[in-house]
Amino acid sequence: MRNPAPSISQSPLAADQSLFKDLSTAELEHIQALARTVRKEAGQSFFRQNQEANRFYLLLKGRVKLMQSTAEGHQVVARYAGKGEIFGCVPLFGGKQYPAAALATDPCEALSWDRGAIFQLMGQMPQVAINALHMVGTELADMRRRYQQLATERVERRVARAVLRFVEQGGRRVPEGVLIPFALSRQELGEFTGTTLHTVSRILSAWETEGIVKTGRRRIIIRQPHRLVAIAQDLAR
Amino acid sequence: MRNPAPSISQSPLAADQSLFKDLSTAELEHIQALARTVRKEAGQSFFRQNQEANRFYLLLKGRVKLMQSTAEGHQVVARYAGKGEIFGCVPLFGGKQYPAAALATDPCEALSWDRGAIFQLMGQMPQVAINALHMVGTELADMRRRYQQLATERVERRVARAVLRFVEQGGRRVPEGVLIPFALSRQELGEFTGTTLHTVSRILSAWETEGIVKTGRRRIIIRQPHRLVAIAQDLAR
DNA sequence: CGGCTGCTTGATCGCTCTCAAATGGGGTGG
DNA sequence: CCACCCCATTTGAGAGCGATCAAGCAGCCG
Repeated sequence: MRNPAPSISQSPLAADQSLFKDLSTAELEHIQALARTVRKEAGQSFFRQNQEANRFYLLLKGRVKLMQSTAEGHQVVARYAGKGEIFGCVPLFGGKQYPAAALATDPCEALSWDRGAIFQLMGQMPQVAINALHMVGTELADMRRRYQQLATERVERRVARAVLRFVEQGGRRVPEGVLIPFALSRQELGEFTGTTLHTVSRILSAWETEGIVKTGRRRIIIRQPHRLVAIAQDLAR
Repeated sequence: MRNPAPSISQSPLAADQSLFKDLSTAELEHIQALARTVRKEAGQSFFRQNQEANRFYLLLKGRVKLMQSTAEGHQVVARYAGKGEIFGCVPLFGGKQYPAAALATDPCEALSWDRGAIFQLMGQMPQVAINALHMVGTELADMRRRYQQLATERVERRVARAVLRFVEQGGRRVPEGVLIPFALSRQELGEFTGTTLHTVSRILSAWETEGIVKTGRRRIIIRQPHRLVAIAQDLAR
């Protein structure tokens, strides 16, 4: 991937179907000109929780974990962002600090704009603001659903839902079943579903003895997806 | 409140400090012209869950409960909206159906626009889209915080937080302390905090015997707010 | 005054957290 | 290539929070 993209047709923005879709080539060029490219290795952070929020990001490659910590030290994964998704944009409008830390879980590449550029872009191209509204709205709907599930469902069901979600976000067919193609520890799965790594471990062990999954160190292969779906719908057991 | 507002200065929009702030009088007139006024009595609904989403609302008066139901019949309060807040706007961008029902808990008055009007307004006045982004973003941040609290905190603490939130949203000083000025049943408090009415009832009873609150039928008066704050911060007990 | 709706309270059960310790895989440095 | 160490994971034991089930009580409205 070229760093100073020589022409817009080779620009990562040309293929973007999220924040900058439905824009003209000229507009994309303008947007591109204001952007800065950022790369992070796995484990590095784009920003930390409570840090002054003055940039936002569009992820081109990799995977980012948005993580909130409580004063007591509990960690919760607010969201995993993938290619084409934006993050860090909420606090730019009113908020002052990032409400979560953004950690690269894989090698990542992102485009980034500062606060001034955002307002300029959205002021000139309302479609950008509307696209952003769509993305933030989708995220809000998702968060509400997760809240509801956390409030009303058992852990096993929530973990099943989470695993299926990760499968949909990029499960890869392998001989033994479907592999989740990124490192995912019990700890992280617990932080995402609102439980502890111990409980996740017990659940995965149980599924493994039933032949539903096959697990390794930070690795999960789903052998019988239909049974996971049944658990997610509370039909099993 | 006049029904066919004769001049913009008397229009409810003139005082709006949320979605339509920082707009000119001419712009407000245009917006007003596209609006429809909607009134609901307590208990009536603006829309139901899963209903086709084609309008969104700006609440001028009253209070609206956004409620999600699961297939199993569990109810969760996604949010309470007050004066100046918008609701029903998220599914207009991509979603098809309302993810929650909007129920008036008091007599309500709202302005409403249809999908076409929204896109027209936001296309012509980017500031509207930016304001909407701010509001949806704030709601998202709030939802994340609630998710985190639900995942990591005990019920009593969450209930204390919820009561304090309602106090901030319009607590009224009365001789005995601070009154929450709208009907709020144990059931609703449970649906908001992710627990059952039974547990809420036990908690309020315990607080009452300690002299922290005084409760009645769908009514709560806080006598010692500082002790509630202590519980919310997990300092008590 | 009767009935409805919301609230209280008891008893019990079980899911899930917590604390504790052992096990194992994988990468690294010698 | 091997040994070691670190980190992820497993597993056990126990406690307890809060849900569930089950009555009974009390405002409030018609």
